[in-house]
Amino acid sequence: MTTATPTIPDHADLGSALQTLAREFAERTAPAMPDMPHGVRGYHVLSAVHRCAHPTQAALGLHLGIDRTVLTYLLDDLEAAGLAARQVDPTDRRRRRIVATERGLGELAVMCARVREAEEALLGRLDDDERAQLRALVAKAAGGG
Amino acid sequence: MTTATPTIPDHADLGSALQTLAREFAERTAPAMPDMPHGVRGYHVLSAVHRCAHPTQAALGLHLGIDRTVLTYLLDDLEAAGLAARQVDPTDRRRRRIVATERGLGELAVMCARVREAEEALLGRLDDDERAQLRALVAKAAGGG
DNA sequence: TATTGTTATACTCTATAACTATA
DNA sequence: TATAGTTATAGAGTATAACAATA
Repeated sequence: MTTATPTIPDHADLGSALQTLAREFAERTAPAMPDMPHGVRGYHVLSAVHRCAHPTQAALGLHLGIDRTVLTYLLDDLEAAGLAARQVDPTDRRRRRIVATERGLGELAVMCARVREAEEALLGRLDDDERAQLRALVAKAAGGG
Repeated sequence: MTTATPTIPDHADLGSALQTLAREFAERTAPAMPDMPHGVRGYHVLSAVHRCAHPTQAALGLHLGIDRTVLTYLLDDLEAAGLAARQVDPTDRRRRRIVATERGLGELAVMCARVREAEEALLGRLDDDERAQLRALVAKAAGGG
């Protein structure tokens, strides 16, 4: 077997396909949130804040893969836009608990619907069953399930 | 319904989960290719070159979502490393067809195996059937199926 | 005149390090 | 001394515009 042709699979590796998909999703959902600070990224932060219930900045950064220094100015802008707020944790005054404002929740609800629409359009190659399967599998693999 | 509470789904949107997964995959597979120029990105380019069979730079950039100006220096470095080569298209001398060198194919085969290992480790939450389903669905959704 | 690819420049995003405040 | 967050600075990555070669 010393001169055997190296075997390279015909299909793309999963990582490459995931990156392509993620990029297409980000590009396609961006127009749905023209007023969101930092666009899709800001939306993901706000969405995670709502889901995680009063996360600290450290927890938020870890969950989203965002450096704490990046999260600082990201939250600065979400706060300036009146969509989120920092609250000092009474049990440890070093920590800031992040919450979505009422206005932030309203915006989030509007954008969730638009994002969902854009996502469905992007999944045009898949039928309904396949879409549900993909959502479930990705969520499970990412630890969200 | 004017005062109804906005409905925000409990689960993360698909775009966010895809981005998280793609980032984890890139981070985890990067150590498998310490000598590849531009790391995972270079690997994806080389892999696409092999799969697409003599793509032009324009086609390659479109497929991978990489700007043509970025692709130029990316290919410069792959060429300098002896992994890929540019060939002027005889039918249109403006075009450069990209090919993987023999050495590039060898490296690709080695890395494919390592990447696959790393990917399987990352899919720890999924059983074998689910992993196969995820691969098929992502490839189909991304247009690779 | 339009297109492929290159080069030069500027911009955005992200990470590294030093700092403040709490523990 | 260690940790949460901020600020300042530098670095990587990316896009915009001008250019050369070819169609």
